[in-house]
Amino acid sequence: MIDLKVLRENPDLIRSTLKKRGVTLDLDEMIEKDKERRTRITEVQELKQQRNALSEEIGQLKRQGEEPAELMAQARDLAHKIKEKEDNQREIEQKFSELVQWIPNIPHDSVPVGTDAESNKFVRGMKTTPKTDFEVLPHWDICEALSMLDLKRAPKISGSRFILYKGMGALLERSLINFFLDLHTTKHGYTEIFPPILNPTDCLYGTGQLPKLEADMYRCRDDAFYLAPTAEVPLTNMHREEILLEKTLPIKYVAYTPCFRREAGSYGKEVRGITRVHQFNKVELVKYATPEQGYSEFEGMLSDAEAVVKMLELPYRVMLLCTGDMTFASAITYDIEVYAPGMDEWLEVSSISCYEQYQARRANIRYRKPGKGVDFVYTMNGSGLATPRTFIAIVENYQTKDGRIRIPTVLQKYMGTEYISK
RNA sequence: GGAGAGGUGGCCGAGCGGUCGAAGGCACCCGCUUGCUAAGCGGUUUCUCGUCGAAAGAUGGGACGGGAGUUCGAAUCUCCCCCUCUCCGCCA
Repeated sequence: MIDLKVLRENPDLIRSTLKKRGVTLDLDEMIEKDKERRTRITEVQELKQQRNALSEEIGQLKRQGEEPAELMAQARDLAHKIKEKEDNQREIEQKFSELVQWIPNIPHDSVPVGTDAESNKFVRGMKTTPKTDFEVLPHWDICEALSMLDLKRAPKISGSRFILYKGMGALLERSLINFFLDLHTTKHGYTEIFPPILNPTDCLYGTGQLPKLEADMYRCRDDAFYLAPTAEVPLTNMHREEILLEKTLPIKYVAYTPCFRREAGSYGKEVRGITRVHQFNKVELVKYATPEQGYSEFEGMLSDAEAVVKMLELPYRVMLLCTGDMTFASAITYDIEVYAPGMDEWLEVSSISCYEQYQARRANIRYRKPGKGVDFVYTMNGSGLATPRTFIAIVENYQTKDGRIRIPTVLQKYMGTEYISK
């Protein structure tokens, strides 16, 4: 949720935001609705003020033993009028808030303007793709050969775009999750959370998946739950409707969860292998911070995620996403991409976003500044990391000429071996 | 799933139709005092939405789990829902 003051006082800022993001919304309608809404509020308030004065008077007379029938009749009339006006006002309020939910966050000044990934900006890391001295197999081939994935049987259970890990593949997956969690809890100071991942509508509005991404999520038929598309949802909603103490900030959480995405509209893209799937594992980082702490904590989160690819010794680069490639609620997003030589592609393994106060406004997450009132917190999150593509990168980068896979040093203690072979 | 108890400010906790935005405590902030790692005393401080104002602030509405209702008037009464606790049942 944007700050409504901006809508009133500086609508051009929002207009330029919409333009930068390539979003079309009827802003004038919203501004109009907002005005109407405030007029109605004032009307209702005036009536209530009258009623309160009358009630007060009646109360006093009654205490003196009188029975002010006429005043009471007057008050009754007022009460009817109030009810009518109030119903109407609530309706307008409702419509307005539905409209306003569609306004995306205002991008940070450093975010490049553009319509798609072409305009993303290289920040650091590897500039060119590394060369290998032999033909590297794409992950689907090497993993079949080493019985790490069962690409034939996954569809039998759940359909296309589901992963069935097997044997050393399953162990590698589990090892990655454990390595990520251990690193962030012991080295980076995050508190581990293992949250529920069936989340109600309110939570998805809170983090900004709804209303926009409705079609991209799985929904339960008999209960009002969505399957969380990311642990960001439970982790960020943990403190919804709370006023936190300033001294408790920043709060840093890490959680492993499976993530569920319908990937509606992506048919035909990236069909081969396990780059784009309906269910995947991810270790997610979430922070709550004060606005002052905000951007340094955000940079810290980026380096926490970056530490993972560094330790895995994968070729990677950090990209700053342009306005058109960023999600709706984000003010700024970095992607970490790793290179997969078998596919000859850069794969996004982490997306680190700062929402400033956008999510906090929606989920009503505030903090108290001692002696200086309350304000919304900054929220941010980042993958640290998502497994399928990390898995791909390992399998493709660590292939040996003789068809084995060497295990990255940091994973060896989790895997109990140095190589995966037939 | 059944029975009972309960959900009040940042936290704990009183209140059970009008004088209650809510005693008291903790915490916070501001003073003062004392001066063996810190304590004592006094004071302040709920949140939210309108309106006016550059702001400080002024003024009004609302909020006691959520929603509906009764009433001139609801934290207090009624109904529905949610959640927590205790007991029983069922069950991975």
